[in-house]
Amino acid sequence: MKTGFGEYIRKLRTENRMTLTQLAAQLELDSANLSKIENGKREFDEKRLEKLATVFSLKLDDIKTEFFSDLFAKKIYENNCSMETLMVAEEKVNYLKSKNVKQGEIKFNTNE
Amino acid sequence: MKTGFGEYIRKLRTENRMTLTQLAAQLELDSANLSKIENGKREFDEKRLEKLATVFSLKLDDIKTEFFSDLFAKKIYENNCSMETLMVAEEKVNYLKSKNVKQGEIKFNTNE
DNA sequence: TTTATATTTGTCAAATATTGACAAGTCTAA
DNA sequence: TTAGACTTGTCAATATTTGACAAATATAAA
Repeated sequence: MKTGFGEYIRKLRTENRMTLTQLAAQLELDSANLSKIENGKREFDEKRLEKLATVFSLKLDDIKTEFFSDLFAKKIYENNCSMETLMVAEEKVNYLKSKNVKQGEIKFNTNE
Repeated sequence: MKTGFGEYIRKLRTENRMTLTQLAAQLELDSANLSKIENGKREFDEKRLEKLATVFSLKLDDIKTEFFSDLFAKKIYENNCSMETLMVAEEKVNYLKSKNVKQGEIKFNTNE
């Protein structure tokens, strides 16, 4: 298994036989910086997730899953959080979804 | 249910009958800024989690769970991530734990 | 009402963090 | 060697966060 979004990108890139320079160009960043990203020395910018999906013809959803799960895992590991944190997070997401409008739906102003 | 670390702090504060000024002093911040935090207009600084635990005699672990679960839930909600993200994150944490040293343990240099 | 205290909001400069860019280095394969 | 791929260090430009203060608005007691 691989954690680390950098490793994920590197895998995609090498599988597709691209150089750092080639991929960096498509992502509109410096190849030196892409190198750092792949080696975990810089963060990949959230704003480029779409471009990444496009370059490799992947579903944005899958890339987001990879990206954010990584982010969360790292935080939990670094801060020595209990695994419960993830369960509680799940509850909270469900709460947010029920409380607020789901995309496209009309919001009735239900009490609070 | 409440998401929002701000609401959580406010609950603690009011239950303990403290004013913004009193709590802010203990947390070493401006009461105006604490107000913003409680109202979700600023983020609570991770570095103050310990102080918060101390003030209310709570277990730091519980506060961290609250804090990070909130953070994750918000990100997932805002970015419309799939719920799978949390499952994947869990796997990754387990991977990180097995791969790296758990606190205090000796690390054997197992393969890769 | 007036007064005192609590809370909220706006703003801004200082402190921090992130990013883009470039130079110079290593590594590898021909 | 040379060329291309990759890595590393640095630094200014940008962006974000923070601390601080003033001013506005509650809230509640006298």
